Amino acid sequence: MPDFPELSVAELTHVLEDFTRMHIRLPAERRLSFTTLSVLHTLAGGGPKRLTDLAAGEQVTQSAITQMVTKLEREGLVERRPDPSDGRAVLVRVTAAGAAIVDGRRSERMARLADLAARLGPGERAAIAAALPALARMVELHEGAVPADPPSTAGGNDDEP
Amino acid sequence: MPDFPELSVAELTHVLEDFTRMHIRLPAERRLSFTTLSVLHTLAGGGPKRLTDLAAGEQVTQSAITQMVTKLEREGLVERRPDPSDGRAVLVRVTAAGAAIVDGRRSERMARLADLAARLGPGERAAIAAALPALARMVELHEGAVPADPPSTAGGNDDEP
DNA sequence: CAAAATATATCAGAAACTTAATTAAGCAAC
DNA sequence: GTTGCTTAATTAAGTTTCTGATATATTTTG
Repeated sequence: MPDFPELSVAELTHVLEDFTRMHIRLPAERRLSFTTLSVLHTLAGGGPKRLTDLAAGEQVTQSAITQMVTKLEREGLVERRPDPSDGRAVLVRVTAAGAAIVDGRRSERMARLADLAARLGPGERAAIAAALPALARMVELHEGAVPADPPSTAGGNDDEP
Repeated sequence: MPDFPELSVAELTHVLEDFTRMHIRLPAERRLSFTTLSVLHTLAGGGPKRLTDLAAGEQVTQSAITQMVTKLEREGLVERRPDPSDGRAVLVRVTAAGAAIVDGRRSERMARLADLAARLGPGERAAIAAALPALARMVELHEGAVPADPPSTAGGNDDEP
């Protein structure tokens, strides 16, 4: 089983799973399905995307994405635009209203985490802060991006989603 | 905006959101829906639970849970048992086959995380390891302060593995 | 330029979820 | 002990969301 002298991967996995469950079950304010929220989040965070890319990312069929986007467009949460570089393709982007929903959910998560962090000691908070750059780099590695520099400063993208 | 001298809650939220998305969209080995997998995970991690508790946790209706459990029972992944402390209630528990599915998914997550961790420096891995206890404590704090409606019975099982 | 591949759309049917109504068991007070 | 209120689960019917198969338009390839 995979482990390192410094780090128990099993423990890391377990903690992350717990946070995952904690993050998923929050408000279902508007009547939006889980997949729908995930698409909005993807678009808000990564900019306009093609339907096929969304389908691959969400692991549903392209047909499901077409129908979902049609519905979201009717509700004013996303827009369809022709892709200038490919006449067959369509680019989907979030509207301000769609982004507001994503931001609202993030605010609730932040408020929750802040509440929990407030009940930790300063040393515990510092330990978490010290791990953030490394955790962020794991995410980057997963997405295929190449950050080049190891830790460096954690600052940078604070409006990314 | 919630923040601490030692820790940026915004950054923590962002990193955890990314891991959440990374964890959710994994294998779809057997034809099980996301909610179904989440229920299996809950049962495997927290022991037998009532249908109402499952419904509250997954944020779906009680009716949806009844139907899902019926289907899972037919497939041999969970079992229904009468609750000895309450004649109205039913306790649902995972079978070995159900637990195997959860374990399989966890193994895949661990393998993924191990692969990513292997590409970090030792210092980065150590930083993550140092933060695990504090992160685990946040999860515990969250689970301690959950429900608005207190449980009816004194003998309920509410412990964490 | 024809043939193959790609990107989206459409439609019928299956799956998952919701609302509403039903049955059964506990709880409280008289 | 029985009357009435509440809670737990099921059932039934209807709605939303997804899949599978097929169609159409636009690259890309040979």
